[in-house]
Amino acid sequence: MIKVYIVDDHAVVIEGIYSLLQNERDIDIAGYATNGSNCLQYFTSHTVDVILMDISLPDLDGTDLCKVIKKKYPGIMILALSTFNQGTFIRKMMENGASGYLLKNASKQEIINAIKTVVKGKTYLSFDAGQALKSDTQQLSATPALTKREKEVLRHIAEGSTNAQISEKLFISVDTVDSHRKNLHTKLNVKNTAMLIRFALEHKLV
Amino acid sequence: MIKVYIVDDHAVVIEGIYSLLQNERDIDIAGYATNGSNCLQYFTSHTVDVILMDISLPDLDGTDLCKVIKKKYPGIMILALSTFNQGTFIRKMMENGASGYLLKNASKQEIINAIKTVVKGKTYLSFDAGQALKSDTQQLSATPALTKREKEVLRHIAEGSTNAQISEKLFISVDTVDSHRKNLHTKLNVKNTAMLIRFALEHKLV
DNA sequence: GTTATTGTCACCTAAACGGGTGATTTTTTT
DNA sequence: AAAAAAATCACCCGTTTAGGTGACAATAAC
Repeated sequence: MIKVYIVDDHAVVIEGIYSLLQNERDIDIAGYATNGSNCLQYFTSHTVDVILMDISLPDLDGTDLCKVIKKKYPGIMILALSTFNQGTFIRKMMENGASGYLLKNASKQEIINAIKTVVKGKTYLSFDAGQALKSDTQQLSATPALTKREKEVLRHIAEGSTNAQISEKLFISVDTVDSHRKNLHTKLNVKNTAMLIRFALEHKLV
Repeated sequence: MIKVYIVDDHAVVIEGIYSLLQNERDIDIAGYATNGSNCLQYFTSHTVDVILMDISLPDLDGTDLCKVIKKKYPGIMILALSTFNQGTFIRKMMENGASGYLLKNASKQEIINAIKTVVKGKTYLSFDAGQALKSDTQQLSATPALTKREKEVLRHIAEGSTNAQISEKLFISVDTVDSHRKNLHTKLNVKNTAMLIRFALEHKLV
């Protein structure tokens, strides 16, 4: 008997999963939460085998919740659940310890398969999610990897800070900020701030 | 007896609505489709009172489907259904003839209320959706109307052109381009190109 | 037909950015 | 431990943008 817990803020999704899984003899839905804190609350006194977790929650990010849960209760397997077929989120969930990823348009059989797969300690990625991951990786490889500092500077630029302001915030020289900025230009193949910000926003770098 | 039809590509959502509404004595779920063409196919030989329609469908946009259905079958009331609490989508659905808008985190009672409201020909907007509409309107009115020329200049800036390049393309003086640019800054309350482009992209002005 | 808006242009000054080169230290990888 | 990558700083020079003020013609709104 696999105990499953659901974290999702959409009533219909919870109902849907209940309905889909209620006739499954070897799966038992232990409960659900519609936000992160209720979920954490629940696990102070209970445990389950698998959590189906939405990435977008009202109080905190699913990726963060995932990290917390896996740190406290490494034995619980987490299956991310989302309508967003976005490589970035998938990767982040996986980095934070999720065992797999299901899209909400998954069929009943796919959901059951996924649960049974991750409970064994294996990884389950739905086909679409796998695709998203792949295409996203290609996208990223087309986007030369930016360093931590470069991304940080980029974020500040996007906020409208000037090099001088950024240098104050990061406790580094204006010339250094300027260096990072110029490296961003070179790496992303842009010529000015307008193109830089546009690229950053369109590629969700900020 | 209100006949309801569901269009959503997420199995769990369909299941969830079924589950939530199956005990309602005056509501009958006539069927469902997981994409737009199946939906259109269905209505060539059937009819219902209300359609619960997702805005994001695999084959065509929910807003478009809404428009088509309302044109062919004006008597069918459409309730938009979405996870996105976005004013833009709501407005578009309403413009295309939807009778209301429900977020997927709506409670059972709210869904029932909504169905019973729109079947009477009234409009139902969930609280959150109403908020989104309102805040979005405020946002739009907070965005001072840009003139034709200003938008044109803005588009060129977003493409990475400098004032000089824009002046050549528009056959006007650099100073004029600069004027427009400064007016954009004033109107949109930004201080530099980074903020300008970010604002423009986030408000879909380009 | 008068008023308001839009589009046009000019000039001034200062601040910010863009492009290049080169160098040192710290951190990470191998 | 050696090599590679990342982060730091500096200086030069020209271009571009930002901010301000003022002015005039063409259009649109009243």
